[in-house]
Amino acid sequence: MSYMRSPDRQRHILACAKRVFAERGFHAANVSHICEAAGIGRGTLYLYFANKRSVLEAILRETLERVRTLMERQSAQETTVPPEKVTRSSAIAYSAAQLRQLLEVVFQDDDTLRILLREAVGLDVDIEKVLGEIDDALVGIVERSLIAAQRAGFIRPLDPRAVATMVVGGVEKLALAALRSDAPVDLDRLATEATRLHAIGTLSDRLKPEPKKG
Amino acid sequence: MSYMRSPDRQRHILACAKRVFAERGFHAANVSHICEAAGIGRGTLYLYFANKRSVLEAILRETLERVRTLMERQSAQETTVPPEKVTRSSAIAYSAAQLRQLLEVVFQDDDTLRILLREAVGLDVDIEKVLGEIDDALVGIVERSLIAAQRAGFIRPLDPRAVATMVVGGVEKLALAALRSDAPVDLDRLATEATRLHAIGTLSDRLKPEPKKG
Amino acid sequence: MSYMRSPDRQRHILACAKRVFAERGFHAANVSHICEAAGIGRGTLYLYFANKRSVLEAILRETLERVRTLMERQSAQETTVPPEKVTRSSAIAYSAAQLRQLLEVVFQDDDTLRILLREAVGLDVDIEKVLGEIDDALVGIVERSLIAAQRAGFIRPLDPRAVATMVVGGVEKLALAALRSDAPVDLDRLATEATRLHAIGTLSDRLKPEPKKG
Amino acid sequence: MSYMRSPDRQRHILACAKRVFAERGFHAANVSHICEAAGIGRGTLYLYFANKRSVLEAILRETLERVRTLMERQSAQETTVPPEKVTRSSAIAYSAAQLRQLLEVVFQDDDTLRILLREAVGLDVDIEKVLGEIDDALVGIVERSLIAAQRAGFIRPLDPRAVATMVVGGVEKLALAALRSDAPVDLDRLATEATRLHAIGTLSDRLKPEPKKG
DNA sequence: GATGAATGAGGTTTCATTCAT
DNA sequence: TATGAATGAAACCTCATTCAT
Repeated sequence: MSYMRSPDRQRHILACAKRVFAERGFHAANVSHICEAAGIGRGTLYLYFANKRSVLEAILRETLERVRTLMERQSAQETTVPPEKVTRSSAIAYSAAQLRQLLEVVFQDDDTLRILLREAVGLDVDIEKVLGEIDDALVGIVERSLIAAQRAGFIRPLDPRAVATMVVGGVEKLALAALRSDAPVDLDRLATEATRLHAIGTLSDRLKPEPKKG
Repeated sequence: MSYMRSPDRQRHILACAKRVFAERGFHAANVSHICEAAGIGRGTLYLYFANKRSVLEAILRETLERVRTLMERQSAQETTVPPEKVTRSSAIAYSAAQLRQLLEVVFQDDDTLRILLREAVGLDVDIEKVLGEIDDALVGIVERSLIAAQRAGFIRPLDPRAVATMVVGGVEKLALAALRSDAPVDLDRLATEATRLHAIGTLSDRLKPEPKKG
Repeated sequence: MSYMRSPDRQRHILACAKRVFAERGFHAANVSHICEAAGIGRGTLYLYFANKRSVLEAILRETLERVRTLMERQSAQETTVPPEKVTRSSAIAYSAAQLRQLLEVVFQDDDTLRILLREAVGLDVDIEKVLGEIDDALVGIVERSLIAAQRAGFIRPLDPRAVATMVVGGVEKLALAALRSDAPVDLDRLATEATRLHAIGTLSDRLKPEPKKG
Repeated sequence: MSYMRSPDRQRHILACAKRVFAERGFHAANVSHICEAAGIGRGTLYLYFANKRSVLEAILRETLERVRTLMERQSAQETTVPPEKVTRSSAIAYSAAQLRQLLEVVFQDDDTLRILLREAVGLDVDIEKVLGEIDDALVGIVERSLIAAQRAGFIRPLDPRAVATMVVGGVEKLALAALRSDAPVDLDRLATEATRLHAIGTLSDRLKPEPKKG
């Protein structure tokens, strides 16, 4: 194998490892598998990573980085339009667009998705910690968005952390379901579907009006 | 696996294995750990289970069984009250109660929860299949309920499968978050929070009314 | 789990390992080699020993045990015969017999000898510590004997520790030399040779008498 | 090994390697450690030495060279003074001086000492052979000296090879003991102590005179 | 000449599973 | 039926050595 500059090669290994982990799962995947995929000798991997597990950790931290970057980018945005001037559907559209952005960043590809939601789960404490950080970041983005929207009067009073967690969980589950059926994940549909549900809920208008209190 | 020789002992092993798997994770847990916990010799386990993996599978199938039982029990229930006679809050209360029942069955205890959402994830194809079946059953329960409610006019038109998936996912994520923080999971609060969100959504009443079409 | 399961098997493994270590050297010897020699599976060795190194340590500790036992047995012996009644040659004979006993215990067989003086040297701190303890014990035996003889007036004033160390070292070197030439070690000759040297030294009687002081 | 390209650099590497081997032992010492200590790249070492082992061998051969040089220098000396004109103490003093010279050459420094007596022992056949040659040379020096002294009538009849071996072994053991206790080795004391023992032995004058034969 | 990135053979150890008792 | 000693496949990782730059 010809020489490659360090960061390039590291990225190359990471990319191959991601594919291998996604395809075979973390445990079924040998270091040999990864190295074969990357076209390098088995020892070479250990020049770039401390061990097999830390390869996975690097993959996860890469994702975490992406999420955190998005977080900072989105944190700036805050609206000042009064809610009375915004319709439900335009609010939903805006919100869906934001969610889509998030999904794009996290689930950049099916491999990341599969690793994040399947192969990296339940491995060990350190990995679990990174997963937790990713989750925190994801939930954090949604949470901040909810808090801002709440402050601006767009959404009703609620526990933003809990709601954000549910939103993220719901979306992930949809993604997982898609993964399971081997269908490609349609991020657009995912974002819209989820936003509609979480925005206006499921109840029909035909329900009896709430009786006045007092 | 031919016969079950002594169902009691098998159940005992299963219970101990559940605890061990939940505490240490599937891979970190040795067969020895399980057998020690169950107070049996290492060879004895293989009189009751084909191998380590099938112990986990049995645990999962037990849960699957419980969910399916609930499914059948809930499938009978169908309301005939017209939506005009039911307020949002009572609908939510009813719905929350149903969800609570579901949560109770699945997350009977923290150990099951942890295994279902963490330790059993990403292990191998067969395990993944059982997890899929459990998910299907869970989502199915919510889905049926949604379909019934839709048919009765309680909820607006929507994709019941997708919404059910998101509901389940959202709830699971909340549970996972609780798990992560080592807080005991409060099923009541979980059910109410989730139902409120998924019933009426997040948007405020103050939003501008939708302009009439045409 | 700290108790020994089958002391017989452990002894068997130890004996085989001793042969293997002596024949191939510690590093050249695989765990596989040992297990093959012992007729056991590779995993079995790990039921009896924590790792390869601790097999060697056990061999050394066995020898240490033997030396310490001899030490206690010999410590009892103390003569009360006045030196004026004992000739040099009978003192030497007695002393040689004692040394022979020592040699017998330590260099029970060529394998032990080779391991002690060659294969176990310079391996790691822990091994080195056991070797040190064996040395201490060996030197200790000779030292005590010297002290007793000194007290009884058989030997001239000297540093018993230093002399004991040299005696042991001299004997070991002779043994090593024999080992190197693949000749079987003749313990009797070794003991006599060494005792004579260390008892009466090398100088001839023909030397000029020491001039009287004063 | 073909040429030496730059003898200075080679000597530098050798000196560093000696330190590293002495400090960490042959196996614990990486090629990297040596190269770091020498301030060269890992590949460079292989321009000067065939492999790691041959670095050690070179260190040993250097010592062997020193011993052989001494050997030749001392071989010339032969006395013609009749023993009747020399007292025991002056003979001992002379002998001790000679031994001191030997010790100085071999145990030039603690590092050499440690390598010779510890780190290089039991490594492999080739190394063992060099060690054997060094030993032969050392013993040879003492042996020749003994033979000469015997011929001149200074010492009693004895097996010069065996005695020489014991002398060397005894001295080495003392050195090793000093090494083990981290005390600096006092070559003067070592030489005197050893010579006294090996010259006049341990027995007291008070012993009963040997009965006349016949 | 000098470098250090790349290599891969090889050894130790774990642990699920088997099977003689 | 119950056991736990024995097994050996399998996987990780190290590190001396090579070789492209």
